[in-house]
Amino acid sequence: MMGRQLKHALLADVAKEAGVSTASVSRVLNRAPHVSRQLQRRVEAAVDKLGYVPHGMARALASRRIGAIGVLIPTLDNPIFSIAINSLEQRLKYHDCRLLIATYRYDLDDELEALQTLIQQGVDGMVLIGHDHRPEVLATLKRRKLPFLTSWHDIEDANWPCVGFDNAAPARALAEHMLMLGHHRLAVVSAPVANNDRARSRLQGFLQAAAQAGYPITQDRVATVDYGIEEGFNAFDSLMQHHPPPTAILCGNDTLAFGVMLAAQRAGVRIPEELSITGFDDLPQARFMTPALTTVAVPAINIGHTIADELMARIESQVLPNRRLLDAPLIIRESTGPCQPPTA
Amino acid sequence: MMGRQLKHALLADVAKEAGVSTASVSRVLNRAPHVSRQLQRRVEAAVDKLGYVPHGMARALASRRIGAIGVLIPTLDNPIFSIAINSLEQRLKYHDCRLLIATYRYDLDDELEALQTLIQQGVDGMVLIGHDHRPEVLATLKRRKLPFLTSWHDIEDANWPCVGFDNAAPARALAEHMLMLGHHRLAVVSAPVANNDRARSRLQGFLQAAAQAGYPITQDRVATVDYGIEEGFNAFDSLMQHHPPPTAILCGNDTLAFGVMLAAQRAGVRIPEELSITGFDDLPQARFMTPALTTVAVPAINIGHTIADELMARIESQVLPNRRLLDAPLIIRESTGPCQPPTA
DNA sequence: AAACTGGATGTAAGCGCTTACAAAGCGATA
DNA sequence: TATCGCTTTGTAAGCGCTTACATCCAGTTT
Repeated sequence: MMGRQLKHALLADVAKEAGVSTASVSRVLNRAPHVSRQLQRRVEAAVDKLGYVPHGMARALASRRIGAIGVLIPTLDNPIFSIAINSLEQRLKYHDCRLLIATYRYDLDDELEALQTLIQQGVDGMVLIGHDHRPEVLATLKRRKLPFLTSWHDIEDANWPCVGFDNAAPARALAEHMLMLGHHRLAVVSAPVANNDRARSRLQGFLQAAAQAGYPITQDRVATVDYGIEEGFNAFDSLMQHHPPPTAILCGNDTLAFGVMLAAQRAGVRIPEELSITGFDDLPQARFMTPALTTVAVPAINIGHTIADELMARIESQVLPNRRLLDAPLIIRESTGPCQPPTA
Repeated sequence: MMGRQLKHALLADVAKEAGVSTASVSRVLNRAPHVSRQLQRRVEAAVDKLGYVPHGMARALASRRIGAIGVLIPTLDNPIFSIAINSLEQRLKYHDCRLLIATYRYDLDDELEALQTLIQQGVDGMVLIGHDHRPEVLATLKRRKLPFLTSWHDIEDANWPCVGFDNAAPARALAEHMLMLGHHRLAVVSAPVANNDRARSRLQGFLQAAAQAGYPITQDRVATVDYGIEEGFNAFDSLMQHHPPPTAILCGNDTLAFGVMLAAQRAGVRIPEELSITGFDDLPQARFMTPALTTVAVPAINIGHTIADELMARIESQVLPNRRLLDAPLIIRESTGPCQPPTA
């Protein structure tokens, strides 16, 4: 009767099986240079025979890299983030690297705490969203000399390397497009801007363009609501109560825009004849709405992909430009049209 | 001139600072029993003074638990999964546990590979979706004696402990509801059923109910398409080509239903007068569509929460029932109505 | 007073790898 | 042939914790 192999094979077992030293096994496993074909073959045979799987933690402790990066995301509820994460994860796999995700629901103190936790886990690098953070975040990152990258913004700041995109410019373009179509009574549905530079940039883009054109958007025409389709839905009502009502509503993101659009449909308001609506993100369904949503295509997939590559490069101490901007083009669709004041 | 503290404080430094042994420090840190108030205070003071942060990896290696569980998800693209993950992560935080996520895009070989990777990372437990897996998955889990949980299905199988819900019954109920409203020409848009027991159960629920009522759904009235709003959008066209066209379309999930619904709107087909549509998931926007979508409320948030609690309990070797079923109630809304054959 | 508790603390042996350094092998050079 | 320079392999010292076991020291018990 054979004794079953109760414990898993260790690196030392492989070494014994192959008749070589543990260092050699380790070298083969880590594709170190100066390894003879013969050694490699013997070790690989032993690994196969014993079904050896390296112990990630021990490897991490000894080599002081864990093979995983941490990501701090406001929330996974927002599909645009899930899409980026998905893309990031796919690409990291290619770099043989894992992902540790933590969310902080836009609470910067939570973010700091989550960062500590991830660092304690030993992540090799970090990805953060936006430019608004507690100062301790930067201090911690610097102290640990941890490679990191921020995203979703375009702020040039030597302290905060970034792979992002401009939020303000497309927002401005969106508003200008409305203005050009003859809309002079603009309203905005914005996400809360505290602790959220992206929302702030977008809002300012809207406000700036309108003011510049001589049709400033007054404070009472800006609805600030939390993220969610329901929130957008409700914002529609409060915004349309004004007399005269806005002829165009600029939304801080697609989900809010969906809410506004669905509320408009529910209220029997025709889009874009009576009301133009714009979003920001270009979620997959934006182009399938009736009417299709005019929005800004946030390059979520490209961001995930690029972050993976750039962060891995930084972890390997390569020097890269401090900032990398991706394109976030305007997507003009059917939810916006010429201003047609009601025949009255 | 003071020497700057270049390296981070280690547990040994804390011990020295507090004038106690490393074991005592470790005990205080891990809230072990038999620790005097005095010792605790001295150690905590030293920890604060040195700004000591434990090294997660070393701790993991020595104690052979990492403080993180792994989750294998088909894709994060699907909001219903993001919602569950989000909820899971929130609740795990409460248990002082982290999350490692890997996706496999419904490729079961990828799933197995991702599992190996997560195990190698040393996860303390695993969460899998569904009941369809490579046999090696179970073998690996068993061999490592790794606590795990499956979800999103309701299959009673001693090998696969599960926190899930019944897919077939609500699907059957949905179809029966259609039948009851007088619909006899049913069509289905289903996700691919290979390697996906959930999609299979839902499809069979639809088929079974229809057949039982004497109005079987023929093969050509079942469109099998990948996940995505665009896929649903396109499925509408192919399904409506039939003569006579279906009066109700049952969709395997909400996203497909949204696609179908938006395509119908685009085609000028009135819902539910000319066509009833059902979904499955109850995504946040389902109730805001016009018309609001009839669907099944998948308890994603509750699942995330419950999985966190049950898996932590299993990791602590508590004995729990093998299966835990959550409610997935029918949500009848406006997208379904009595069959009104065109006046012809 | 001796023997016996049991709680509080210390000692030191790992956990399973990586890697600096040492050593060995081997052809080329002088 | 002795020396040098390379590549290939081995030895063993950690990485920073946890924890089994030993020890010490009251407070009881007989």
